[in-house]
Amino acid sequence: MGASKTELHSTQHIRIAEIAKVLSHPARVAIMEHIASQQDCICSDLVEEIGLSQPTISQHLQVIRNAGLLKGNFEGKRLCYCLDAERLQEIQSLFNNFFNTSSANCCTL
Amino acid sequence: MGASKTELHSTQHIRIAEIAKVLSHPARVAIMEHIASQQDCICSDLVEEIGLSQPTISQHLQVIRNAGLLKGNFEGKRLCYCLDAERLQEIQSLFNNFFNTSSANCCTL
DNA sequence: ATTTAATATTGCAATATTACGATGTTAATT
DNA sequence: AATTAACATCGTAATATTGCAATATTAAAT
Repeated sequence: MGASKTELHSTQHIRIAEIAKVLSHPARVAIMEHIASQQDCICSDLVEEIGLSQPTISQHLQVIRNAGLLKGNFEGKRLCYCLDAERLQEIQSLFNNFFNTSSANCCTL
Repeated sequence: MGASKTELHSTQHIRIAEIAKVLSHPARVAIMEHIASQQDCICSDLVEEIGLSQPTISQHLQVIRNAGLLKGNFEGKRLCYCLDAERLQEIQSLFNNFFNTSSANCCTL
């Protein structure tokens, strides 16, 4: 098969998995950190910064964008990328919630 | 290619990506939550609980285990799975750290 | 209007993931 | 010792991901 059986899973679990998938590649983690570190929000140096080709970076950016984690102006010659702080906070809560409920009843092995 | 170019990335980013990959499938999120919810730590009902076949569940469990998130007795007729609470806490810090540094300097678009 | 710089899209190859049937392994039970 | 219950492993098919060269698009600069 290869495709995951999404109909089996809760929307909550699917949501966590979707976000985790964005973070499941070191290039995307690096891209997100780098965008966040830029005060002026001009991110045309990502290719040099990360070391992957321009199409590959563009592809990773789209994954981040599709998950709703990017804000900014996507048209024209120059981009102005920013992380969506609100979304980030939502996600952080989602993950913390998961970690807290998951570590709660752990047995004492 | 298809294989990620791990030599380009920092160990920190690779570590985050590794853990995120574990959480990037809803079945694994569900499995982890279910294991955590079991006080007695007997988890032979995962197949019925999740709705995937026994080999598939076993495969997902191995992914979780390989990331160092499972503790317990893996031999014999019956298993005794537990989430490794210490590791979970480590991971939670790792993620929170990432989120905090990433949302810090976000521009005001 | 051309050129140029920055990014997106397309097409494709290499590899990884997901899923399950069939089969192997292990230890308790009979 | 044979059976059984609970997992693991193997093999394999379907699909997804990763990466880049080539090409297209876009808007500013000339």
